[in-house]
Amino acid sequence: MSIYLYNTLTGRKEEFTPSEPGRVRMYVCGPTTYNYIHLGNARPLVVFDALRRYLEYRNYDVIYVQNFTDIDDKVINRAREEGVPALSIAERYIEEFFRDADALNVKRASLYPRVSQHIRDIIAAIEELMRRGFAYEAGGDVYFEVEKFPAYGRLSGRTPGEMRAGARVEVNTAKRNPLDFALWKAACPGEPAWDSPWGPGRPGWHIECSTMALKYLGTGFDIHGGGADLIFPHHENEIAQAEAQTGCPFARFWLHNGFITVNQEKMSKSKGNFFLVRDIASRFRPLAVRLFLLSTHYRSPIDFDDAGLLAAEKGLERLENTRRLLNEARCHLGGAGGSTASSEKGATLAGRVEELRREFTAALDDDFNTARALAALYDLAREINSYLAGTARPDAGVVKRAATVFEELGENVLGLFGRPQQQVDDALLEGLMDLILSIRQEARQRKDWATADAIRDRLKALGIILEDTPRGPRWKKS
RNA sequence: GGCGCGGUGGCGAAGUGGCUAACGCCGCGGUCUGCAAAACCGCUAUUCGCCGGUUCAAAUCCGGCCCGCGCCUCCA
Repeated sequence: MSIYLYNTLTGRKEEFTPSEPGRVRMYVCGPTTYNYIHLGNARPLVVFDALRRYLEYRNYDVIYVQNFTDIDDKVINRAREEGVPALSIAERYIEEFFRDADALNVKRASLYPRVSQHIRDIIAAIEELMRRGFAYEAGGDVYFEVEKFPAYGRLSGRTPGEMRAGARVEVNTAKRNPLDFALWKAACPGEPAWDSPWGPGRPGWHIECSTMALKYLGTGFDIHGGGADLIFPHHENEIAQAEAQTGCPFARFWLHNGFITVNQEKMSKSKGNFFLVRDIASRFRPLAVRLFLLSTHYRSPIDFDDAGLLAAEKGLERLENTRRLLNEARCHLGGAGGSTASSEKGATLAGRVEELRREFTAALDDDFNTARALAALYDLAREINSYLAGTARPDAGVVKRAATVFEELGENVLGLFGRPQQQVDDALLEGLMDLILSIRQEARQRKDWATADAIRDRLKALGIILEDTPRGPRWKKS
């Protein structure tokens, strides 16, 4: 089965095959490092991380590059407010970025290039653009001349004419045309600056991405991703720069995730509904945030509200319970050992496991439909639960296979579980719980329900959930 | 003004010509349980914003209308 992805460049779903067999080169625009990341950053982070995981599941070698924009107006302003160097602001928020990304169970990219470390490459790119006649200097600034690049507007589906008609023309006499954009900005006093053939300054807003993408992935790489709001002008400009500079196609597939709203409104500082990942993570489990983000197709808009996050939290618990049940069943059945003769129920489950695995991948093959894939995963959970609950002696082989598939889809691909199951690494806790549970079991045998219930209630208050099962009690941290 | 997206049960969300409109959450009933929890079973949209049209057949195609939202300016 081949993978189909919607390509913004062509406006339709296309069969995806990497240009180099077995190897996918992808670039995703990363955050500007002037603050903790917000929900708008979280969506592409999670969506493209999941896509990357899926491609790996499909046996591709994925080179995943995500940049940090560590030099730009927002970083500089922040630095000025705090009276510290711009790069130390960036350093701080890059560290914090990883904290949030880890909480969301985002795998590390292959590479995180930073603008400030690629000034030379950027200058070389601009020089090449000037040599080829696509750029001009004006008072220490360098601009890209949009008119010289006829394909401008292909990605966003606008023509320069249309844009001129609607756009408010900014007052900037240095530009030959309002649509021209800065490749290099002359430094104002007190701003971080690098020497260049045009005097001290810093890179413009778009040149960093095209330069770093070309440097690490080469021309014609496979996937370029980001939020839909980057289509214009950011990605349009990246294409113009890169293709004007190299004369080769820049990226093959352009993927864009939809917007985020909060309580039906666009998230913005002025509306007072600007949420950081850690704001939400303090009220809901980060993995539930991840599940929530994957519950909607990546190209559709998604609205954050408490009800949705709560539902995701419950859904996540459901999947986690299945994972736990599976794990317990495996322990009871002992290690590797040969499987017992499979019962009819076992055979049925074994068949369903493969069927649902196929449904799961078919959904992701169809423009990465995670909502549909999740439906298959929930179906799988239900069938596994049903089998384990209704079978006195589960078939070891079937359980093992079900556990493997469940783990592959739920964790390896969707990244919903985070740390590996099983081991409670705290021997002391383990021992204390054994002690408490044996005391409680004695109480239960005496039919001293008051004591048994009190223990359960007090443990719950401490964050430990007790469940009595036919096989004895079990517990988990809440 | 230009370009674009969406309106599916109480909430969220799949489904783009034809099996009983997925899946999750919530709610209700039941099984299990000392009671719970977890789990399982059942119920919850004859109907997919509204009105027409095409078709043997439409949530799915066409036309019109209503409503909500976004981009065109830094933004994921």
